[in-house]
Amino acid sequence: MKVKELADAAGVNPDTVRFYTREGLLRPVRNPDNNYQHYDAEDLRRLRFARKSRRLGFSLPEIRQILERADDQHSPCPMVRDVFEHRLAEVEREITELQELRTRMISALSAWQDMPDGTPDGHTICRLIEHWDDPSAPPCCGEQTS
Amino acid sequence: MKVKELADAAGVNPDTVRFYTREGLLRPVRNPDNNYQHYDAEDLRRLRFARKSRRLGFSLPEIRQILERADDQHSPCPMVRDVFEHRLAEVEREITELQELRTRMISALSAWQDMPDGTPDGHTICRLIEHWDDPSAPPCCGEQTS
DNA sequence: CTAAAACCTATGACCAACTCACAGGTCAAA
DNA sequence: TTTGACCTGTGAGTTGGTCATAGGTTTTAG
Ligand SMILES: [Zn+2]
Ligand SMILES: [Zn+2]
Ligand SMILES: [Zn+2]
Ligand SMILES: [Zn+2]
Repeated sequence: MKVKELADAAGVNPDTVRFYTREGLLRPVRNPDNNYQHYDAEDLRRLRFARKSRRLGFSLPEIRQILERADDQHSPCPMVRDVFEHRLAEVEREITELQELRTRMISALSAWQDMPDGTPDGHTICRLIEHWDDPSAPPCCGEQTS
Repeated sequence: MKVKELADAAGVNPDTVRFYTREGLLRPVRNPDNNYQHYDAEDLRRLRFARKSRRLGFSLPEIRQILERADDQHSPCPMVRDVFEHRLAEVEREITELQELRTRMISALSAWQDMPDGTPDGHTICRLIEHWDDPSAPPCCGEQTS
């Protein structure tokens, strides 16, 4: 298979195939006549495996490690389980962060409901933002929450 | 104020001050004697404004636009409200995506509960991943969900 | 007075996972 | 034979900083 054939077979961009090849996830054989890369069914399996792993949240270095372990006839399963649990925790942390951002945004929006638009006077840039109380920021000059 | 003084006053990295300066968010005056940048209280206000805006989800180009509008004595408020609503929608889309990823991961974890670790045999890389049914992937070779 | 510490400058690389543009070589069908 | 589709490698762009490097300046301490 040539690059585009492999890419079409896996439903990815040909540039992704070239990128994964540079990253060492695929191992084509080069045709010395025309300098083309030649991929086989094994590469298609590796590519599909890599895409499936990406959808599960694995990074490219992690996928490369898994493939290398499998190439060495060692079971990647324990590593897969371990990495995966860490990734799940990280995803949940990202979700929490984004939900906190969403909470900040919604509280800002509701506070802005009744505020009129202002014209900058050299003292203020935008009251909407400057007068917004960031719940996650430390208190500053003389402002007390109690 | 010099770079580090401004950075300390705003609680950011001095490199962030230099970066924001290159990006046009801060406008220091250069001392021709030693080539140092000199920031004033206005720059501190702009820097604090930028940081607050970042915590609200604004991008640097958006913040620059807001500052430029304010410099022109035009009210940035309508733009702020508009950009903000789009950003909120985007954040909610990102949350949904991450929650879907989390769902995929948890369903994979529970499916892996009873699966034994396997050794690669040249036909399989890692059964955990390869035999995982991606709910968001289109059906492939002969696999039927019904 | 001098030497070291702490600061300043600009430039460029780095992160993640691709995607795209470019310039030049190869191969198929018309 | 001339298109057109494909291949090659390289380098830039994405986002918001952070860090490294090399060299110049200012402050502080001895
Ligand atoms: Zn496995
Ligand atoms: Zn205050
Ligand atoms: Zn405003
Ligand atoms: Zn199948």
